[in-house]
Amino acid sequence: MQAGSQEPPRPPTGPEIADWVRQRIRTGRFVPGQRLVEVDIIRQTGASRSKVREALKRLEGEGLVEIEEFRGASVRSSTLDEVRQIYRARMALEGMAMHDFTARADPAMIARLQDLQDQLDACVQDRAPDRFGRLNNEWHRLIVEGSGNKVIADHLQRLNVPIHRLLFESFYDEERLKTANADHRAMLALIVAGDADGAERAMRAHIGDGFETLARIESEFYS
Amino acid sequence: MQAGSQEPPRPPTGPEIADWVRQRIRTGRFVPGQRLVEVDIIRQTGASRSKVREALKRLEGEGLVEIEEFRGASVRSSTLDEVRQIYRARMALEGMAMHDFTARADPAMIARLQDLQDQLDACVQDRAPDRFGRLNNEWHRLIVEGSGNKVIADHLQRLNVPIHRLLFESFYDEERLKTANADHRAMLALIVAGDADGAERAMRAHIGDGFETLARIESEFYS
DNA sequence: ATCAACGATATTGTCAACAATCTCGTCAGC
DNA sequence: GCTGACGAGATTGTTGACAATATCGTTGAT
Repeated sequence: MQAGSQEPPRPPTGPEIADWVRQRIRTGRFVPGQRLVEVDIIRQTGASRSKVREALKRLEGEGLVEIEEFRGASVRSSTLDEVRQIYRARMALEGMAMHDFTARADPAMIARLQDLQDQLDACVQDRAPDRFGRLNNEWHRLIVEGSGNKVIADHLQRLNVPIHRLLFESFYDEERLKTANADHRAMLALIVAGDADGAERAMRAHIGDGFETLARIESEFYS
Repeated sequence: MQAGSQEPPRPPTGPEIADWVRQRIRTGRFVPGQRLVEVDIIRQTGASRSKVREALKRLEGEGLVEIEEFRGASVRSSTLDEVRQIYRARMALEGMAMHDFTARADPAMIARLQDLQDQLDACVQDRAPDRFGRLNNEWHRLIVEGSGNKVIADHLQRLNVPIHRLLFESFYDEERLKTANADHRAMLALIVAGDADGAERAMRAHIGDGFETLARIESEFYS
């Protein structure tokens, strides 16, 4: 047997713990307001306390958790207005990413996008909102990564964490599912045509509509 | 004598140390590549090691410093291409901020902007690029804060730190100084006219031009 | 003179013990 | 029953000692 197939339980590093927590916040395993007790995280990850504390501080810097003196960390909750602000920032940054993507897109990228688009179409046919949500995320990521702007990609990733759950929510509305997919198709056409400004406008409108739908669906959850 | 007039030398907190370092990076007191030795910062700030380490980790999360294992923290240096990406992100976010500002601006805000504009004009007359740079920063901050979007304001603040010095550099070119001021005047007119889309376009062009000038001036500093 | 090996010193990484504060159940008094 | 004081336990904050690694001058061989 190859040495190393039996993973030695190396204690996780600070950033790894941050990822661990981040993912649980994204997926709703940790909900807004929930307290994050150091000992619990230590037990579940096998990390040392220093590392856990480091990770929590890091997440505080990202605005994901709140730390009160002697009261510890808890998952920060967003108001509807803050979600709106996040969407506004997404419109700006993803719009710009789309602009640059369109200006740079080569046939290989477009082919990947086309492939993804076919799968998205299939999801609409099959009424598979969950799968659509995952592929939709991949679609957006492809645009952002393909824009060649790592700074924008990084800031967008941070913006997306607190609203990760919401990014799936709206696709359970079938009307929205169809509209969103039509948006994607239209954007693909604009990319192929090399219309960077048009593609940017379309992306901004697409994200703006996403928020409108969301605000209708979720308004009851916020004060 | 009032108690407290003699400040008790309370040891600085983590975020305060981060600010301290951040400012020195901004103002060029710490230059890219320079190593940040924990003991030195302890001596200069009076903080404990834990706090200093916390602050450095925080700054690493912001992308301002680089931490290598057992080698410590050093000020991260940006390539010209990364500066370009930052400017691209600024165009997107400040453009959006300008859009929202124009849509929300009330007479009081416009009056403050007008006042700032007069001072900027005076700087152009007096050929005071340094003062112009400071007021220019204030002008941009007024727009961003006035947009009512704290998320965008926060991300812009982070984007600006690594390029803080550069934000002043281009105004020593007199041609650029005049152009930038004319841009400001034109934007003010668009704000007053309530043309949000036009103001946004103007802001993006303004920032884009700023980078062009910069790239010409500074290209020698980058590989 | 050049270079590699070595070792003293400097610097960072980790951990565990202790201190400070909060939380929450309990109970006396009304 | 209600309220507020009290205290044990839980949780977080801080510090200092020690381990691991890097840095840099020295030395000796070629």
